[in-house]
Amino acid sequence: MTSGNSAHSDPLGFEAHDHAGCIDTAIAAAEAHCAEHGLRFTPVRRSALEFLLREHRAIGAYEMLDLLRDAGYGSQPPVAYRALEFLVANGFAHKIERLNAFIACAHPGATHSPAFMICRDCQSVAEAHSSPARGILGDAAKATGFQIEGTMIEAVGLCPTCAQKAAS
Amino acid sequence: MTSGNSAHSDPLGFEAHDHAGCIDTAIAAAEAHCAEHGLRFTPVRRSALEFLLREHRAIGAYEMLDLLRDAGYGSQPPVAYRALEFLVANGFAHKIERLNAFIACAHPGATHSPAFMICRDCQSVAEAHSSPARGILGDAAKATGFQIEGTMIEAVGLCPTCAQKAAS
DNA sequence: CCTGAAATGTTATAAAATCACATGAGGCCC
DNA sequence: GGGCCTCATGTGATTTTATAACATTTCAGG
Ligand SMILES: [Zn+2]
Ligand SMILES: [Zn+2]
Ligand SMILES: [Zn+2]
Ligand SMILES: [Zn+2]
Repeated sequence: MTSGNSAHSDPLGFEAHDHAGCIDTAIAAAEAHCAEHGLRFTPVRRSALEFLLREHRAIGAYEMLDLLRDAGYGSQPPVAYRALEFLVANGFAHKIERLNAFIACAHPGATHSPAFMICRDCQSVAEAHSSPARGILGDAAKATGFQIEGTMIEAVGLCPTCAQKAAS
Repeated sequence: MTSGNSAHSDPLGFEAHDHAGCIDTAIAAAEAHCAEHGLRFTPVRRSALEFLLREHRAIGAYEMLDLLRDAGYGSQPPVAYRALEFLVANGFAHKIERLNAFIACAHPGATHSPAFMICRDCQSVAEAHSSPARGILGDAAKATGFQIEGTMIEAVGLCPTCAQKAAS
């Protein structure tokens, strides 16, 4: 899309991590959350979350649709959009507005308003924690009387790997 | 789009302001900036900015296209997208990712990375100032080695007017 | 004037998201 | 278990948003 896409291997926090374990952990967390809140963690929804976790990068709705179709589910856009909507609504995944894409939550369990760092070169995305009503937005909201219900904070730039590549 | 759209009259900062004067001021500022930097502030671009300033709210690309076509310019999408691209690139306008729409900059002149508060009820948008590398993002970037090139910070919620309406 | 770079206009197409409606699977009461 | 209601799924069609590709025009600089 941009230029040199060479998708390196650790998009989560731009650093190595226990990728094998984090899938099981996240799925288990989602399962528990759904059981506790009377939500239906159906096969499509589970599969969608598994794909997000396995890929470990931002996935477009239509790319997800391909994956779901290949897995034997429906083949029309709403299939993907509905599964993703469920995952986002329950905090299992996030939408990256800048990319029109979705990514599994890197900090499952905790209620949080995430902040993302998006590499414009390799498209990797890192998720940082954020406080909903802090920083510039909290101040501005307080000053004007705006009631914040949700925030989206995204930074575009170069991840450590790509920055190093660019410098050389 | 959502539900009760009653677009109140002061979307800028959720408060009254000298709307008549701010158009001329902003246009003049843009004109000066372009003259100084050797940019061509062409009729379409000027018209597009005037529309954004006059409407004083987030405008979709296709809505802008309608306005431009009615004003005698081209009638195809690239006409609007190119004008808006120019305005955004030079800081005269911003794109609200959450709305897929554009809005005139409320703080022309100053180089800044804006933060927006978007009312989910009346769609009004307020622009607050922000420092590129401060707050949660700056910390996270420093910790991971991410080089921030641009940020987008948007909050969705209720503006003071709509919050009051909802409370009653 | 000549010329090259930037801007405009148009056709066509791609990408992203939603609408509308039929069918199917579960939970619940009896 | 059978009836019933709700939510989830599947599909076709459409809308909305955005870009590609290319011909033509405009304009500053020489
Ligand atoms: Zn998260
Ligand atoms: Zn990178
Ligand atoms: Zn601004
Ligand atoms: Zn409002």
